[in-house]
Amino acid sequence: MKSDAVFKRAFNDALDLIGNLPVEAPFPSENQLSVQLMVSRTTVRKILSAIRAQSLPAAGDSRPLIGAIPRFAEAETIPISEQVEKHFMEWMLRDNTRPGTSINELQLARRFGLATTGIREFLNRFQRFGLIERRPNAGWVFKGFTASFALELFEIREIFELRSALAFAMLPATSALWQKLEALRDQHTQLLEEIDTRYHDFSDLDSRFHRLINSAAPNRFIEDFFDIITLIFHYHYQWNKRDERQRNEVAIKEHLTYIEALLSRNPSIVELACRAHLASAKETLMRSSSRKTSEFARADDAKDPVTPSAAMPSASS
Amino acid sequence: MKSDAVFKRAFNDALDLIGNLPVEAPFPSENQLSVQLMVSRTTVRKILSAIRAQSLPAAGDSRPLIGAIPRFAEAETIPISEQVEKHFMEWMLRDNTRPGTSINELQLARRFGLATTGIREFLNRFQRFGLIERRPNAGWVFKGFTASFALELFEIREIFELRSALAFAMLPATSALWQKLEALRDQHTQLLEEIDTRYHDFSDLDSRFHRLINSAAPNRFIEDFFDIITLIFHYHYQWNKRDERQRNEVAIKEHLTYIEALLSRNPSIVELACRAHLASAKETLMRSSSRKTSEFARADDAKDPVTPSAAMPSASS
DNA sequence: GGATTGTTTTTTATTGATAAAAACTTTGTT
DNA sequence: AACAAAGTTTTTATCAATAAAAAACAATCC
Repeated sequence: MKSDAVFKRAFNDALDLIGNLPVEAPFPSENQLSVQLMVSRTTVRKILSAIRAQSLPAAGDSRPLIGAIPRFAEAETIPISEQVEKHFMEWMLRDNTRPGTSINELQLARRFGLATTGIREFLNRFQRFGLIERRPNAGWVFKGFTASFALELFEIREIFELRSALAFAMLPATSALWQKLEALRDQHTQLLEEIDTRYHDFSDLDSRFHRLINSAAPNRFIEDFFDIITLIFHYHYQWNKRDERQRNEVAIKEHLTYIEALLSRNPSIVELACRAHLASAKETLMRSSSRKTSEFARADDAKDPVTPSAAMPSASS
Repeated sequence: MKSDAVFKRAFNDALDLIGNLPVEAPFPSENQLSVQLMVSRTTVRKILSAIRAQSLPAAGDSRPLIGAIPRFAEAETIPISEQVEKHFMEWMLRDNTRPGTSINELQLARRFGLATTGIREFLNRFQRFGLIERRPNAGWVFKGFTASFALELFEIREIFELRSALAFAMLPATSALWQKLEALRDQHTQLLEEIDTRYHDFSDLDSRFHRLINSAAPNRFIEDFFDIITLIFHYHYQWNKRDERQRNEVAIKEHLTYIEALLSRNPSIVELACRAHLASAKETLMRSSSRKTSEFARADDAKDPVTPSAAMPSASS
């Protein structure tokens, strides 16, 4: 049976939406709601009737009184397939899963409280991140977030980013991307000013920035690769909060230099700034994860656990 | 219920194995068979008892008479999950599926004669090849093997191959890879001599060659990317047999030049040979597929179907 | 006549059940 | 003891069933 997370999420959103409606605005039509809530009209109707059932009855069939209708808990609004990701990560983090550990579908299913099919689906999608490997008829093996994983990741990242940055610098002055770049620069300076309170917002800005650069010469394989980076960083830093503010502040400044370099359109300057930023990002990742290294044992083929238990999943995108 | 393709494949293999046993050799133990047939001992026992049941009864409990025990049909020995790949490809080829077509799990399941779960699993794995896209709660879309797909693919391929070829050229003279390279060169010359009869053998040689080069500086992301190339070429050329012999002959000669360049260890010569080979491979692919282009309509975002119906799946590795 | 609401059909997400295959444990044999 | 065979338990692959969500169709309404 399908979970009704879609309904619950949209229900909560609908309450917000209706609550914030200007007093004079007409009540939105089902179609409009369907667009705004990003669900089918079928679901909109379900929401509407749920709302009507809970608001004061027979209030003249006009706009229902939303008042104090309770929302669904956050957790209930996340579809199972996405929860698996989180669970899986926790399994690795908390249980300190080591490279070489074999993954048991049934066990995970029981632990996560869902059917094996869900696990299977997740693992199949997650496979592409290069952290697990399939053994037909014999489950999966966790390969681990080892130092070599990180090194290999960064090697490719550097190749791709350099290629895209240079392509960006060559963009004609008329390209719309220049404006977007300037907008992003402004967001960076702004974030820098409020860094003390908003430093968490960096990770989103970071991935938007790198995606913008990639869009100068779009290539689906590069974009796919960036999903891996995004995932790794997301979970890695979620696990390791040390020096977050400081770390992000440095990165923002590097981005600003990098952006200026792009705006200068001078290839060698761009290359310099880009290389500098990536080197620093790599250093940060390797350093922050290797501190814990000594605690962990090593698996056969993994001679270099870096963030042994660390980092992981997400195959949702 | 699991299919028993593993058993059937191993059963057939076992008959061959036992049939070819030297007369004096002792009958292999269950454990030995398990290793040789690459299945668990559980399956070996099942095979053994199946064989005993069919061979002349009570022949003194020693070596059973294999004689004329019938084998299982080839088709039965392929696990369902692998069949899906083939089916899916045929669906695209035969039905001339166009970019933008939406993929319906239920429909495919019915057509392929299996449960939707199998389709789902396949699609999830196949996703990474960049030819389909998921729409949560609303199925999948076939993005098509368009010209831009091919161009993007080759852009990355060139970047990766160049990087690996240069790394290879820098390998110390003591590296074992030089010998392997020489061995591969010999296989190339040999194949060239027998090209008229053995030209199909090229595709295997090709992928072994490129994998060898990559192994100079191993990187899992590059290896993963090569799976995509292998897949595309496999199916693309399986579908398009035009000029196969001629095409392969040219490629072999290019490989030989490329190999000599590597052996020379001169980076600029390597780069030249590598670029030349890739350019020619790209040209071949684009040319052979674009011939049919005119037949096909174009989908929204795909302004350039190349081998519209062509090319595809395989998420088995 | 184009948007709105009401109704029916199709498709996706998720579960639980089960045979095949693998992994583990015990027993037997030299 | 050391390996082979027999027996048991666990795990994977696969199916069929079903509620939720989407899509398609039909009836209304300014």
